[in-house]
Amino acid sequence: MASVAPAGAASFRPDGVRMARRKRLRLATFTVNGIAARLPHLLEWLARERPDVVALQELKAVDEGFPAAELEAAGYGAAWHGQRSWNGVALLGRGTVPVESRRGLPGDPGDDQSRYIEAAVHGIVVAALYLPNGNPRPGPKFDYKLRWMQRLHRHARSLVGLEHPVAMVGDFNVIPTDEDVYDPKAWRKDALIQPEVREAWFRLLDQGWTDALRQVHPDARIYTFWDYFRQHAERDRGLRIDHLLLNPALAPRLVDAGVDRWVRLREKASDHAPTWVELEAG
DNA sequence: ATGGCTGGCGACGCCAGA
Repeated sequence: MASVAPAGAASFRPDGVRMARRKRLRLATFTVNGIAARLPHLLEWLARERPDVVALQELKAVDEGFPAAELEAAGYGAAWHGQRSWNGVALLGRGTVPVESRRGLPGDPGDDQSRYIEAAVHGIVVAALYLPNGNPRPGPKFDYKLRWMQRLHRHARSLVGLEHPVAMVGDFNVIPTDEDVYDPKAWRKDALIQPEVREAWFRLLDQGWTDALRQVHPDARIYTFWDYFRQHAERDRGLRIDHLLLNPALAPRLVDAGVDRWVRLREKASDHAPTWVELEAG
């Protein structure tokens, strides 16, 4: 498997053959909270779960700091958009190099934060996005979050109706409902739960996007983030804020979805866990 | 009501995260 891969695109061929024979395709999003600090976890998770497409958020690294060689040795091609200290997004393809179609969310030429990248991977147009946190509220950061959601709404409208399969995935920093947080009262003042943020979320869904985790698990308590305080990960006191949205051309292929919580329970873990969907082959 | 923890930066404490 991964250990056979030397440098160069041709090295991807063995994994590509395996891909072609697999009936299903796994698409995952993982908000890593520092790609340099999290590389051992990322490589362990890739080897164990073998996702075919991966969106990464919160790289916290400049472009030159992205571990492209290590990921290629693990069997993954990549497209990435880094930034010093904060933000940063990437897309990985197992046995293939993502074909980048866009970096940066349109609608504000003055926005220099690396929060959006889009590429074709394994026959799907995938957007990896890192929506602004928005705290503290009120203030300029919350205003920036709302404007960013407006821009996302406009751009998503150009993607949702395509006949081609499209997925928008990543850290949305939105708690959609009170079923998506261990204690709504504890978060009532937070930017992630505000009514206008939730309204923007559901306006986005109303374009025709499927919230894959909720589609598969309508009533379950599902979390993708647990903060570092008070042993919240061990006690499963979390939030559902990492999401996978599928357009109507892709949603009928959805067969399963879940969260790899074991990654969050590792020592020195990110505060987010990988979240995934399983799709029938196109 | 508050602060608890973590990574990056760059030089020990501060910013930002959610």
